[in-house]
Amino acid sequence: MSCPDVPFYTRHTSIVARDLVGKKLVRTIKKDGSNYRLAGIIVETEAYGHNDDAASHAYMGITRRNSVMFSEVGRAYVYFTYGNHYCVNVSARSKKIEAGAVLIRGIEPVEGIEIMRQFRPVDNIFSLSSGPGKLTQALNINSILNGADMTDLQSELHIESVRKPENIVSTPRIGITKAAEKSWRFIDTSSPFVSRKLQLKIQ
DNA sequence: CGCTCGATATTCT
DNA sequence: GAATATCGAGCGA
Repeated sequence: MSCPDVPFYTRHTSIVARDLVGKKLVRTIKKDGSNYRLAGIIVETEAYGHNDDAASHAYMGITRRNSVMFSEVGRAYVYFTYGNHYCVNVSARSKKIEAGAVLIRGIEPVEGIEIMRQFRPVDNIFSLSSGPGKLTQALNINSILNGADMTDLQSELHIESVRKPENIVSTPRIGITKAAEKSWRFIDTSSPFVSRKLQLKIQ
């Protein structure tokens, strides 16, 4: 097993976002004295940029919240939003850009599903991790993990390479008003574990 | 099914 | 004060 490395994340975030679809998001966790692996295949992502992207948290420059977007690439950027939910990103950027990240919007649960259900008790498996706020709850991701190294197999939160991407299309991003014309959302059309029922708009 | 709306922390104006 | 990279309950068709 291997992890996407620093060069993988040292590219334009729209490229990284596309290539993260099909990889595995892994959360290792200690619970009741035992170690567990919670994991899912990434099926939906969004790219965020820097000065070029008015919808990005990094658009206005560095702040305490977004500092991970300006740090080493391949790190977890976890933030709290709407007073209710966490969202998890991976920092990434091409060489001439100073900041960026890829938001993970949906995963298909494959390991530790029963533990996920303890963190997020829902009957419908399609609602367990099909959304940015849902998957952070199911994997018990919070601001403690902000800055975690996603390129390290030993990290509590990391990404593993498992298969080649397939059936990926791009669409406009969800829930933003600025820079809405950018098609920087990437989804695996063969997966039913995608939030908001596809909103395809294939061009 | 689809739409509206409340919850409610953090950041920015 | 207003806006926000969200979610789920409640309502009507």
